[in-house]
Amino acid sequence: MNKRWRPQEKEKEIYQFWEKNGYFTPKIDPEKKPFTILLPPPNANDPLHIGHAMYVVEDILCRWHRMRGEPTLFLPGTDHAGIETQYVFEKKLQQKGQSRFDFDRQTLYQMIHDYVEQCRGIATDQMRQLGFSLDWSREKYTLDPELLKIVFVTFKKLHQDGLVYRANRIVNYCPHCGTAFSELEVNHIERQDFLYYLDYGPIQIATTRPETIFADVAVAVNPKDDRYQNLVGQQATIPLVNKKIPIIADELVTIDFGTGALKITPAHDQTDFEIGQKHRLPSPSVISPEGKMINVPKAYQGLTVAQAQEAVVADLEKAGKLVKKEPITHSVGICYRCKNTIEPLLMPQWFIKIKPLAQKAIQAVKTGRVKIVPKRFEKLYFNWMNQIRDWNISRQIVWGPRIPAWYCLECHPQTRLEFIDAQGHQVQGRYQELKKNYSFEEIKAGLQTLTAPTEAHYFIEPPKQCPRCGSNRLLQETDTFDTWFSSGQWPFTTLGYPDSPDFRYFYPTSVLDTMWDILFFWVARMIMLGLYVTGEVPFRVAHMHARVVDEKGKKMSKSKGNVINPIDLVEKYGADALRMALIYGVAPASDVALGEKKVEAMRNFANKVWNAARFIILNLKSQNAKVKTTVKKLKLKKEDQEILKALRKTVKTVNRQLEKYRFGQALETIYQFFWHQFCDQYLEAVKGRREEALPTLLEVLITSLKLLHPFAPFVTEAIYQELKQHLPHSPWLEAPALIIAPWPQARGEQD
RNA sequence: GGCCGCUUAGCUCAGUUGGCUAGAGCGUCCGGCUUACAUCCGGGAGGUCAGAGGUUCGAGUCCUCUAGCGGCCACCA
Repeated sequence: MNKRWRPQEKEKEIYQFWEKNGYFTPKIDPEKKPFTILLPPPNANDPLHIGHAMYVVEDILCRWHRMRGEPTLFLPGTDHAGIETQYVFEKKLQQKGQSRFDFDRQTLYQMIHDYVEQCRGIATDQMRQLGFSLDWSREKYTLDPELLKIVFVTFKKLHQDGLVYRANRIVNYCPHCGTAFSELEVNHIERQDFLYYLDYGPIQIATTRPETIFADVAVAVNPKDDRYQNLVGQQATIPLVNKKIPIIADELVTIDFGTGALKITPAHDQTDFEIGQKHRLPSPSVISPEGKMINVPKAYQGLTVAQAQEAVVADLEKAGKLVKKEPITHSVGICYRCKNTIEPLLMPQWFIKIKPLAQKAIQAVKTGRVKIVPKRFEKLYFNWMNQIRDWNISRQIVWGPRIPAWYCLECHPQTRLEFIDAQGHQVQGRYQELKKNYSFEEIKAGLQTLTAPTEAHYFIEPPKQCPRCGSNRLLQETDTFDTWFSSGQWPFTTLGYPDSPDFRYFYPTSVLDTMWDILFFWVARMIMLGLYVTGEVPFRVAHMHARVVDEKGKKMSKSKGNVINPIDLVEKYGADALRMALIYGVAPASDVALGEKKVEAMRNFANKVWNAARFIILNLKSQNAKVKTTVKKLKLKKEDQEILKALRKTVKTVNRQLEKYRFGQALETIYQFFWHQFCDQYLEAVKGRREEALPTLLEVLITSLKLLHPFAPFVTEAIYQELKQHLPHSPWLEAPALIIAPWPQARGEQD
């Protein structure tokens, strides 16, 4: 044995030993209750970042349960990560001076596909390096055909149940990313802007968005506002264009904000849209999805929103309609991905009526069918679920499963199309015009996007020809599913819903572990969709692990330059060291301050364990001892009894802490016992009577190895195998490998 | 505006049915290359557990308030 534990030399070999022997692949045994964890799929195109190293929590749970004899499935997979991946890919295009608009969607999809395939193996190799006991024989990918099939079935079911609809709604549109988002993907920042007071004839309004005045359809005041009672029913005038619009009353208007009069712009503001609906007002748009002004006086046509604002304000001032402007700090939505301002736009999108699903998902947590650990996150969950809004599941990107809906172009000639023609030029327009110059086949081959009229009929199964008009000129929706729509079904798609043996045996899964930042994005959606599709919760426990921050407690980010690459740490200190550093002394769902010093300390602990084992093994050799008995049958000295008692106490404590998901304390317990009680005290005390103490030394060592194995699988397995060489038939070493050795149970020790 | 979390040794943090003479790692000081390990061993210094009040035989741990920090949610134009 080496004087030091050398992870670099042994870890890979040990991992292969486990994998080769099939220890990661559970045997379905109807007599036994399984333990199942699905790996939250990392993005297929990215190498792992330090946050992914927190998968160690799941690996600890799996290794622990596996050693308890439960058929344990830890299922790996990766996510196509729609917007994230396309965003990264578009940046690469940009570097080459290209953009997504240069390609038809098929070509673009293929390019992204190829790019992802190049990267796909990286993350999985890294997970091996970290020692995760994943069953690679079952590895999944969100774009696997058999998974997609289930996703589409879910969509059909939602459709049949009337829970899917396509409608013109205000959506959070990012002009830069070129897609709408759900409200979860919008971040809000405080921003300094101006509040402009404008003269609308008989009334003044205040707005931060003077560039949208051309889309105003009314001015609203609060019905309780005494100042304006007499004006309701009369007309206001939009300056610059002198358009008359009604003055209406609505209680959504805040009396003491601005002038108490709100211009109503239904196409560019959520509240305005609601008020507009209520009062049956029209909703003209003046901003295009590209963020340019449309349907406005010539002077502003084609300007960006920011340019238009400047121009409109200047013109208002000239016209004497700008009463005053004052600074205002307000919150603005920005794209979580590219940080550009989100533009609320009115456009047809696909939505899921989420309330019915949410109700059941709330009940599932209330009744404890799903437990959220730590419990305080349940409140967060309820808060969000109780005010949940319909889920926009359509994204105007190509990288993802296309929504399975087909439109007949002949029935809906107003359908807007963008495509690359045979000469490679981008063409856009309505089908009724385009069909004069282009064949359907040419359009279909070069298709980029399609926007059918809001009320267009669609077919969920692609018909060969339109049942209404007989045409075969049908095109599939070009919107793709929100990534979370497919990953929200991860628990049952990966297991092969509805009738695979895996699904029947391993579903519902035991624990879902993740960070709290995707509680709404992912955890809640999985509970809703899991219950909706399978009628059963997707997991019994949702455990929130800690967030990794730097050694000063600051969030890691590329811009701060404080990111740590987990693989660098593994290569330098060993996987066990990193794993323990992420766990040791960390409170549930708090922050882990990870610095190299901590990893080093844990590396030292792994080495300590190695050396304690080495000491015992050297004694085994030098004494040429035949240690065949167990401690039970021996006469023990007081110090032996004490260390064994302390060992039993440790076993008991560790078990209790693991059951309560207190991994940080469990590891600390083992660490303190092993290093300071066992090594510093007992082992030193016993140096005068080594042979006599051997049974006790072995008992404590091997039990400790078992306790420590989930946390530090490599060094413990390495030692276990060393021991087996020297004690081939020992009753202590009952298993061929530590990974499947029986877990130590507490035996009624009271203290 | 609502909700949540944090404030414990120089630094980063543990401390969950209230019983601790308050712990760890790192750092620091003193002394040790003792044949398991210097990635080590032995010893030491270092805390009015943010502040105030309350409950209790007993509070870092429960309650109230205050201050500072961080986060999440929210349609105030």
